[in-house]
Amino acid sequence: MHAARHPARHDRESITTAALLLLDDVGLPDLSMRRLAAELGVQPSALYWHFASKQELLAAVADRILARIEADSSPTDSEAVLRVARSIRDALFAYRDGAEVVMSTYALGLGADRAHAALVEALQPDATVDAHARASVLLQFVLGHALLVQQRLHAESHGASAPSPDHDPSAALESIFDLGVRTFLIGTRSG
Amino acid sequence: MHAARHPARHDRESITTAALLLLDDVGLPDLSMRRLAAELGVQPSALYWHFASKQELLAAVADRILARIEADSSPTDSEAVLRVARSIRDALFAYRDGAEVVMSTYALGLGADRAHAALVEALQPDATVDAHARASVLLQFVLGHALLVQQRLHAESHGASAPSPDHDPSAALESIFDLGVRTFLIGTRSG
DNA sequence: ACCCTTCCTGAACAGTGTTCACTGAACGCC
DNA sequence: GGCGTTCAGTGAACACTGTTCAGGAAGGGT
Repeated sequence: MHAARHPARHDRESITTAALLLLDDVGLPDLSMRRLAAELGVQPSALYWHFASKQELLAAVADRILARIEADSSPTDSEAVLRVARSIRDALFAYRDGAEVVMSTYALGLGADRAHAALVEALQPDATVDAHARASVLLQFVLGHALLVQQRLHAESHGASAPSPDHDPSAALESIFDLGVRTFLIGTRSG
Repeated sequence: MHAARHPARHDRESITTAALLLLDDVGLPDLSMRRLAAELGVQPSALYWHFASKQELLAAVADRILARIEADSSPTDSEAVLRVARSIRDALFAYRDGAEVVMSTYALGLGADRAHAALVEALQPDATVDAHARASVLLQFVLGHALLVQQRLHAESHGASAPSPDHDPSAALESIFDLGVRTFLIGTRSG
């Protein structure tokens, strides 16, 4: 079960992969350098040869999470934006606390640019002049939505939270997302 | 400068106030129970008589941050939604790391319901049937926007970050927000 | 005088990110 | 064959973190 003993020899890629797996197992709050090092059969300080800080490691993890967003293959029809937006959201949902990890390293740029660029491309037909700004708006909605939904899932599994008396009944979360993207699209086309 | 020595006697309100001030001074990462206790001239463990955990304290702080959103006084004209949305955003911006604090305690309900309710009311004229869902969408956008903007500010002040080569040039952030809300409104009215 | 509630002390526990002197293994080079 | 340099990791320490818990000191009520 435990990783190999002596012939460790890790690099940034393998460590990032292990971090991603551990993240999915235990969640962001329990993803510590010590735990990750133990999983790799290595002392915690060894990680600092490859990454200058935990933040830098998390940035690499965030980049890997966002690598899932597929460059939209289909021609840019009227549903292209919705497809891209869903693709970004699904990437964030693919790993536990994925949205939070991406959010926490967003300010440093990195993989979020890929998401932004994909949205800009899909928006070209509808928004000719300000596709850039509109992509930012959409990205902010997608990230906010994903973060809040994922957080509520985490809270509910951990007991504590009331079953959201007046909020969206959990099964309709998908439609909330679509409603947001579609409303934005209609507004863009009518603007 | 330091708080009073012996006649301490604190309650939830005064502690929350001190936490809010300290948050504004040092930011969320440096807002520790020990530091807050020192500011109050008290042992760290004393705080745990009033609050069961740091999370619970932060929830009270988040509630206080959101208390700034004013119940919309004006009659619900066509700009009511924009006013309410701005009011929420301004509340999040009023304190350092305000958006992050609110986000981290959002899943537990609390003050976010006030924001949601304010949006529902302002949306009534435009969205008669699904004002609830649409308010959720708007709230997710506002929170996502505020969190990302505030985080970038923090990152830029702390050096590190590239000056956002292709993103919104920082002065246009206000207009990005308005663009998002307005586009959503147009889409709602044309739906 | 007693009890009881309220508020706080002081010490400890387990865990965190990070640093730093030192140690090997593997490689090219003379 | 011996040498030095670079890569990768050890082990111990530092300065924190949130949280718990036994105990103590006030103050009011009866």
